[in-house]
Amino acid sequence: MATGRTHRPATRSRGIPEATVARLPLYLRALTALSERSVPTVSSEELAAAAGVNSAKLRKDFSYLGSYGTRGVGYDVEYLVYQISRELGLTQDWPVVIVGIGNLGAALAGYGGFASRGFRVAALIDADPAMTGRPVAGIPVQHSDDLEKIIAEDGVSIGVIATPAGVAQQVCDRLVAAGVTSILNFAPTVLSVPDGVDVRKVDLSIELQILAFHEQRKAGEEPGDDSAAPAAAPVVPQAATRTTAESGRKGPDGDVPAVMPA
Amino acid sequence: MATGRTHRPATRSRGIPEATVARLPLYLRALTALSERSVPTVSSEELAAAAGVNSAKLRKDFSYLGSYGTRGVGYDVEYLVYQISRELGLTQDWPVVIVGIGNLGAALAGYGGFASRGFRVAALIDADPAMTGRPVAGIPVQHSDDLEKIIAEDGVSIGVIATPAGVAQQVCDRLVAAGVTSILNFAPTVLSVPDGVDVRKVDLSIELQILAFHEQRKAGEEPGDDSAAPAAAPVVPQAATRTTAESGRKGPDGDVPAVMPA
DNA sequence: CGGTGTGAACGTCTTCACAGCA
DNA sequence: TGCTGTGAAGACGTTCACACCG
Repeated sequence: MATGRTHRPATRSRGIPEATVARLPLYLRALTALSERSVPTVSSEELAAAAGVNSAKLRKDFSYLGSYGTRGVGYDVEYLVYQISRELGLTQDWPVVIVGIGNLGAALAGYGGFASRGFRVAALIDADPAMTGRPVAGIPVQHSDDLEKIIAEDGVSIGVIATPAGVAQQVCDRLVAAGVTSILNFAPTVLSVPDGVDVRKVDLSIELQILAFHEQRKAGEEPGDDSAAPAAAPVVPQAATRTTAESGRKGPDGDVPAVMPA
Repeated sequence: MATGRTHRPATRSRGIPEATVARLPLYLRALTALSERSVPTVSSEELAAAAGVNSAKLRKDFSYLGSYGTRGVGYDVEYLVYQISRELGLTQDWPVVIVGIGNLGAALAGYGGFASRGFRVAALIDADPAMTGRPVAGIPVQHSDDLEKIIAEDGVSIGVIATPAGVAQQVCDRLVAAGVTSILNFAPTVLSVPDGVDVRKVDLSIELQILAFHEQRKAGEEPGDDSAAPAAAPVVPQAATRTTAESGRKGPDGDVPAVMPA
């Protein structure tokens, strides 16, 4: 939610579906790997497999960007890398501030995936005076009193909140007041922001809870094994791997019907 | 993305929509807060605001669980907390293993949100012999050679991968072979798993890239300001706050995938 | 009345299937 | 011939609006 839209109600022309935008980074990662191996071109089928989606979806996604492929051949890796990077705005430098340098904040500060994608950690900010000046991942921590000044001087528009939940909203308010318009929130709280500000959240405990839901369901299934799928089914050891991303779409039948607990 | 499915193609009957499942943890968190303040009941409107969604969506979501509300009154907080916890499978204990105890793994090991939701860190595993035996967040790190034994002894079914991308797939294979059927992946790689195994991924760099996309778009908008929205628009200081939450999967206004680093 | 529960309208995303171009 | 690009169909998710009940 949030995030994502809130913008113009599906502006004319340039509208790329949010679901597509969310997958572009995935394609970019797969393409970058191919580029490093000096692979010149890829088919939608190959790239889709590498990114963990199905080819129809990938082609449809790319069609929103324009016609960057060659029929009968595939896509030019380098060219696509450039086009997607540009579309995502990664051809420019994005200074980012991380607020809350606890275990998580420190881990994020040292995360290598930042720099490699055009993001630069402009500053680490923490409210604890004892942290001030101490270097974390090679960057000296600054005190939160200077938050506004730091953001203004570096022209920061993206902020990462890794503080305890209790202070997340006030940190958010200060970031927004100082000019930040995009926030990545790791604190387990719902943040309120003015229109025009994007917030994306990452909640570890939520992800685990979703896994637990499905896990619980699996347990109840074992016994009620369905009729089909005789022992002939090849239970290859390491084989039958299915890329996780998309939905399985497996057997034609209806798959296990019910399950359910009562 | 990702993640999430691979399950049954939306089984009939008792199937709770994936989008709803992704929001249940959100409702649970809001309800828990109300519970701690001893609030007896809430209306869909109030709870929705606290969870960062709209009331119609919340009521629809709850309708999939059953009719737990009282018309003209609202929902009983304690009762709902219980029902949602049960639905998510949080009334039982879920032992979890974290593989890869670097900065991120250590941060996850010390993350408080786990224990408070029925998740117990059963073991920390790392391939570096120098880490073996060293306590992280009060739990001694064990060597990866013992991975299979650890999983079997504790009956672990949920694994968290926080290793470098290069070894994520092999760690994943070992976890699966040892009996793990749900994986939370923080490594920036697409994991292949057999049918029946769930994988959810959290990729920080992807989240930032999505923010950058929208951020870039904002910059280009200023000038070409569109017709509507005359200067009359009330630019309230701290007012017009729009709740952002939600995470879950995609959806219009919604959010898209999930999260973090990687 | 007030607020839940839900059928129906609506919008978005995914999948299909094939026309069309290199 | 092979693979892209895309209209159309279908699945899924959200929002509306109101019947219904406490």
